[in-house]
Amino acid sequence: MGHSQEDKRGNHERIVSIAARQFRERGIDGASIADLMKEAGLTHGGFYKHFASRDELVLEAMQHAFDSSARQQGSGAPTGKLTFASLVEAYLSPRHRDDPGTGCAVAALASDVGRAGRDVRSAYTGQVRRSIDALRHLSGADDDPDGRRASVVALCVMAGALGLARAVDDDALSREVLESASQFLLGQSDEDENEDAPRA
Amino acid sequence: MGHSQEDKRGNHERIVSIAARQFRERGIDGASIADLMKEAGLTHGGFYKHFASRDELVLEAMQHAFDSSARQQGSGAPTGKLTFASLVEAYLSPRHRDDPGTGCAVAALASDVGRAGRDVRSAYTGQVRRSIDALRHLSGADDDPDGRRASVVALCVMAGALGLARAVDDDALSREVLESASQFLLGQSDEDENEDAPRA
DNA sequence: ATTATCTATAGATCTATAGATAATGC
DNA sequence: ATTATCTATAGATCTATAGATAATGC
Repeated sequence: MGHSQEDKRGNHERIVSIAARQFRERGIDGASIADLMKEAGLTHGGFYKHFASRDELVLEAMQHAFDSSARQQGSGAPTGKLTFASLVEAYLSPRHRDDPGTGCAVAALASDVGRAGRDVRSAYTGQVRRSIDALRHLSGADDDPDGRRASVVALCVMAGALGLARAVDDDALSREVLESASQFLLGQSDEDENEDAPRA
Repeated sequence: MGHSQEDKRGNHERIVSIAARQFRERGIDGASIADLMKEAGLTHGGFYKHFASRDELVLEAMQHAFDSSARQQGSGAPTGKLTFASLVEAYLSPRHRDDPGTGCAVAALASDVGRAGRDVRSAYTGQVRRSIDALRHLSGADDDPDGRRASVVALCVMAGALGLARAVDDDALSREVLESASQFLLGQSDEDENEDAPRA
């Protein structure tokens, strides 16, 4: 058991990081402090020396999730450059669908935030604004007068498709949702790039 | 305190109806049996003579919510005929946004269902299929080969926009989300029908 | 001496069950 | 006699706090 101030900073960061994942996976109310602390290798009693309340952790964890989304996108695609197409493809991939813990917090927490308190909703709203702006910029519609509206619609499609694909209990339907949304956003131009077996 | 079998049927139905509303408002885990029974005018102990388990209620309540959505749409718009446009306008209205308890359960429960058990996910999946079919039929795209995909996208836009509009803590942005989605789905043809004051 | 963490526990829920009570319905 | 509901409670969480323990850091 370490006790230095440096250890404390590390522990604090680890708790926030674990919370950011568990809130996305289990819902804001579904993750418990005891579980979080256990996974961080600590006991639940120590929690309140790191955070004044559970709500304070929720805010920090949400911010952490938003920041790491921005960082992921900042680092771009494997090749180094992030395009609208590469973002949409990654966002609407089965990989993202199956890993909500490290994925988009806007989609994962939408309905939880709708029932949450003032501060949480305010922080979430900021991220929605940033997401709309990022989509508009990426799609090269900064000058298009209809670009703003198209970006709002794109965010709705992306978050809606991800939510439905995660809820649905049939892999074929779930993939159809992801692919329909993807084809719509990419202008029907990506055909069957992700098929396991090329046809004919 | 009534004890007849007819009373029991009435109580059962009332519990399910209240649950259908509370699950949509508070989330599947957010509503408690004691609260439900209290609102039904009963004590919590009697719950298990109506349902074998909480999960059984969740299933019945979800089915009830799906049925009442279908009934609302079956009865159509005020004039009696339901069109794609009237459905979209009602769905993406501030009224629907502000009343999740009587609204679309597909949108309200998506993220809860993603974390739920087999039976709940299976029932939800059925309703997603029916919703896609209904949208395709209403939009008159039964014969259009791309109609299926368009209907899937429409459902994503509707559920996604509703979820984001409910989460966001700024009425202007929330309305922009609803209106952008609505204008997209209605082909930019509805201008400012819902404005409080006509311009100029 | 200070402080980061741990142990123990209070107080509030929540699901579920057992047994009592008071109606129904043969 | 049967049964729909109520009272009471067991057992499992969960948030939050108080006080003990064992390090750090002057």
